[in-house]
Amino acid sequence: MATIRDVARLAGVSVATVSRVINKTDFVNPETAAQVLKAIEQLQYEPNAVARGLAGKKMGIIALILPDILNPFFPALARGVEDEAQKKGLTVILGNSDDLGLKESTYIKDLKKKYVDGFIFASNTIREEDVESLRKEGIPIVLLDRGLNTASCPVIRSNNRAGAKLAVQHLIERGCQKIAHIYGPQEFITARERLLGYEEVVGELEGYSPSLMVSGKFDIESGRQGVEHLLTRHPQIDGIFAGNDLMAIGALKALRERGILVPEQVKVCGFDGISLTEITEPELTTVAQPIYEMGGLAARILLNEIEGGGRENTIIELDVALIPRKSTR
Amino acid sequence: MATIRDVARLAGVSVATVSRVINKTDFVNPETAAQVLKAIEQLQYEPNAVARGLAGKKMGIIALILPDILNPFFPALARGVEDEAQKKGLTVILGNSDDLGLKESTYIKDLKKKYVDGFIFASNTIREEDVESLRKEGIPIVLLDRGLNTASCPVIRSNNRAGAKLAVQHLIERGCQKIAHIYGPQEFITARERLLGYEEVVGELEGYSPSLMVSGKFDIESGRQGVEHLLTRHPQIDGIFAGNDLMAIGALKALRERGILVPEQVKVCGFDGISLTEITEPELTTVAQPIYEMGGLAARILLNEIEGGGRENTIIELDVALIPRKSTR
DNA sequence: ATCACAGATGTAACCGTTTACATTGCTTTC
DNA sequence: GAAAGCAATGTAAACGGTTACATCTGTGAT
Repeated sequence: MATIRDVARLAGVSVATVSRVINKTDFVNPETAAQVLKAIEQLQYEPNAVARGLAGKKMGIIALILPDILNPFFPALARGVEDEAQKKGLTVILGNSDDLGLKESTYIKDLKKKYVDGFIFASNTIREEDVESLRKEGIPIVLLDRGLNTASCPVIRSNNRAGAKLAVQHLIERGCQKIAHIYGPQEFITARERLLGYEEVVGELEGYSPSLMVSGKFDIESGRQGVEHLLTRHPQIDGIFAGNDLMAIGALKALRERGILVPEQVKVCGFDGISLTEITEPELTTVAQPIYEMGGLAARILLNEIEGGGRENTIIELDVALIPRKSTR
Repeated sequence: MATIRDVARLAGVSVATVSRVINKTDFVNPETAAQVLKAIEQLQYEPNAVARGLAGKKMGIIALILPDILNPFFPALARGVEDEAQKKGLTVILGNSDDLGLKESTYIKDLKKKYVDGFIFASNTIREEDVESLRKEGIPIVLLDRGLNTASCPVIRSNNRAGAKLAVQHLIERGCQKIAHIYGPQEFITARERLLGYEEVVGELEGYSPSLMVSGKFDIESGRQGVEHLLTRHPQIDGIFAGNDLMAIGALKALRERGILVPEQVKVCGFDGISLTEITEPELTTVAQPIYEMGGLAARILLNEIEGGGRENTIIELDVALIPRKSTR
């Protein structure tokens, strides 16, 4: 591989001039520039990213840390991030944190050493101190679905509350009168907000009881268990709003096992809009987040910060959309 | 951040000695080493990975290039790779190639500049020349599911042929007599092998006709279309072996739409063992590949090559396992 | 006493960029 | 006609490690 010095030699200029031509960082006589360009072409020269990284403390890499790529929510997010990064010539490092603060801290420590340009965290466990320390060192970071209103960095999330209300209202419109909710872990702000949205709408219904809410863990199995608990307490429920699609799928399974027809006897609505909802039987009504777009947006905001742009610390709340399908027909 | 020179100064030794202590690359007097360690501790020193990378041409990063993380096959693979890499202190760059040779070449070009330690390609489109050029430059590479018997590098795949035979035999055991096959794109060796396995078993059956094979594209929609074609030609089929799980899911959908009962009237078997097969209705019988383990294995082999180990160019064929579920009961 | 050699460490070049500062040659200004 | 200013480019010091080679000491062999 040719180096910048080879180019300089061939073009009969100094390395500084070559660097200037490459980066357009300073004025260079057009004729000289042409010479340099010719030499670059001739030698098939490509700047070495690591040397650049060392000099500039930026490797042209962004880190995407998410709980688990196996969770069907995250591939779309990752793809959104990657496509956007790719467009701008950056690459993406992927890390699975399993929602473990320790793993996240480890990633931060390791990746700082590698001069990654910035971080995107889809995480509920990230520590405020970690965020702070990154900020202090001038390393941009974007958070997804994170609580802190005291945001010291940009946060992107969906309008979970409004989405939950959409879901419940939809169930009501479809004739449900006794609507249960399987909520997710309350340390996740998404789960809390969805629960609040549910309560807000359903609280006014007659015959409503707090025991219509059962907890789940955002996975299939707990959705199934949630339904079992619910049915023993409230055999007469006719609508279930699950805190996410996975739990809704679990709910579907449990209902089927018990011979309860969906949507005839009980209607089910999920949340997230992952692609799995299209392959269940019946297909699942859900409140869709623009997952792919969220990833793209996160990347764009991060890149903007990397390029020295905004330091806005905005909280961006994206709209969600109800997708009616067979499970609530 | 402290540098190696800070450590050297504090410990009263030269940077070379510090480097030796850190890397255990040479003998150092235990007392001196202790001094150095103390200084490291005191300064909270951590070697800069980029500087290291520049000097050693290795950034401690491996690249995983796959067609599309949105395809439910790949998250498990990615997770397998990441977990293994993580264990050895490496990080993973993720790239989506969309099975486009051009994108792959671009990744190679970009990532070479970043001194990634090695590549894992889950790809059918990678060009032989690209493989060669990497090899020539001494950059290790591992291929998944790639054809070339002229392997100039390690290749990992499942025993697709044997798996297909398992599937068809299973259908026969369950009483199927007219077994169709929806095969995947024949440029994929996996698809070819599975087709061969199918033919091998089914060719001996009486009433077998080549028109029982229809092509698909390894996605849900083409599985559905495949079934539609099949049913017009052969209304009496009672078993379908799909070339992968996604097409099997499409098949399930199409059958349901037509009111054909699975498994009562037609039994369906997929291939891959992705987690989606557990949430369909009925749950899908499939030939499972050890996807997560394949990822882990690929990473391990790659790391071994990176550390200067084998240059074995083995083709490793992993066993698959039939998982009988409701769709063939 | 001398030589060879091994143990322990230091020196400085190198990896391939970026960039602050210096230099050079002209033009402009009073 | 000297001072000032600007355009264009060069020089060399970073960035933070690794490592080939040099150096110095002490030891056993001859």
